[in-house]
Amino acid sequence: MTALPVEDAGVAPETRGETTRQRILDAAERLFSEHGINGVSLRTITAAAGANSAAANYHFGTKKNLLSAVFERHATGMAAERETLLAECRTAPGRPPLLEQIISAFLEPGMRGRHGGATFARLRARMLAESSEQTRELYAIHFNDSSGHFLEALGNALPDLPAHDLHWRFHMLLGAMVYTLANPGRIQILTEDACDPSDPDQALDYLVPMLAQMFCSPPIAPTAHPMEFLRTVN
Amino acid sequence: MTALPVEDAGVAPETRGETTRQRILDAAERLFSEHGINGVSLRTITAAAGANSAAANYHFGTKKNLLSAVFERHATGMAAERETLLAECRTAPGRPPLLEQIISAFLEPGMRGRHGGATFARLRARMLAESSEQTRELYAIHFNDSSGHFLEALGNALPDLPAHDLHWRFHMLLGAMVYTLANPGRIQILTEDACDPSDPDQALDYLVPMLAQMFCSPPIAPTAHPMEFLRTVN
DNA sequence: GACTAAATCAAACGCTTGATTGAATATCCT
DNA sequence: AGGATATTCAATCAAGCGTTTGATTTAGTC
Repeated sequence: MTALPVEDAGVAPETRGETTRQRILDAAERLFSEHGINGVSLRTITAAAGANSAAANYHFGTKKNLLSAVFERHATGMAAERETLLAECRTAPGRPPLLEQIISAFLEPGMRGRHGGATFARLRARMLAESSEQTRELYAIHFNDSSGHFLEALGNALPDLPAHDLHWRFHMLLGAMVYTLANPGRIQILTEDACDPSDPDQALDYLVPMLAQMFCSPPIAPTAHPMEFLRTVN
Repeated sequence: MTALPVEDAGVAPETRGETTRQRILDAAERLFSEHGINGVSLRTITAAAGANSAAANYHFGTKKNLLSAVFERHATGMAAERETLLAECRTAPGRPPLLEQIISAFLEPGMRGRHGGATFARLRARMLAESSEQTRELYAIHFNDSSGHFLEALGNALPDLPAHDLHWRFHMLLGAMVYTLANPGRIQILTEDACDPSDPDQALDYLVPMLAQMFCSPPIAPTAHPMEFLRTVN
């Protein structure tokens, strides 16, 4: 009698003592981000969480609901922090140039440790690529408003930049961010040097000023590519 | 007698008359790019190709081999065209600025109609995001050399740019390309205007000069973020 | 301590998966 | 034409899938 509890043998050490629901969320987040959503079974997830195979269905109903829960757990806080930082840009235009401040407010909450860190970041990138009905919906619900506000703020900061340029450059910002989150490693495979996109600090230190410079560049003149020679006549 | 052939009722019209092997490749390419590799079964593929369920295994052995075949079908020609265009940059530095010419030589073969077009482009982006052992290997085999040569050419064109900047900017180029290929639509959801990354001509017309400007930007000074205030003393 | 609700469990459900088989058919070669 | 080869076919395999079930244990309340 008075035997010691079994001390959760076999379960990942960082998730000891949590409730089963939380351990499942943690395991799902990690495994989804590593192998994709279709690449992981509920059985694998519950096993990694040290729970019974039926636990995931009991707590979340379906696999889709589990993904929604994993996503919402960090997305709401992340979007909220983005808005907070953006509001700070407006009320207190600080020392760093406004443009960098806005870009940093957009990138930082999703790249540094809070809100799921690198794991959740990779999951977001994977979801963007998989682009199923559900993932598109989740993105729309949690991030569309926030992104719209940033687009607006960038437009106000660059009143002389045509909307076409603004949108394309924001598209490139998203691309740089997503590719950095999704693919820590490819540039290193190609270069084998100190450039390390998987280090959030280094990534932000480079991306923020570089993207700010990009936004500041003069507008791109539309090139009448298809009938170039005809244009020279006029 | 002399009955007309059954005219392949039910099979996608663009793939009539092809050999079963080719029809399977076509269907696999399309479905993989639409639903991801884990999101499509061999049965779905063979059904879409109007073939027997065992046909895919007969012609390609395993699902992995099928993906390899789908990938190789366009990747080799695409890498080859990249190299050809890069060689032209070196031997015949034409009217357009060298930098734009190099960037265009890298982007164009993968974005315009040849080499699989938008379908294969989306598949590549999806594979980069899924980033399994196999997809990383396929990328390495077919694209590492080519990308290395472009990195070298860009470095030669920008002798004063530190390697760190060169690598980060190439990383951003890859991000812009992949995001454009993977996600035709997200920027339109946010903006609802004429900016259309799914149109290859428009995408190239904007990305090439914008990326060239980015590469031309002055180096990004490393910011000693963590101990910023100490720096001001010296 | 008895009743209740929440949580966990082993077992099974029906279905789909990638892959294999051996017989039937189509195609090619001389 | 005839024999070898390549391809297609229906049927089947074991394994894994998401999900459900009903009993069992745990925790909370009066």
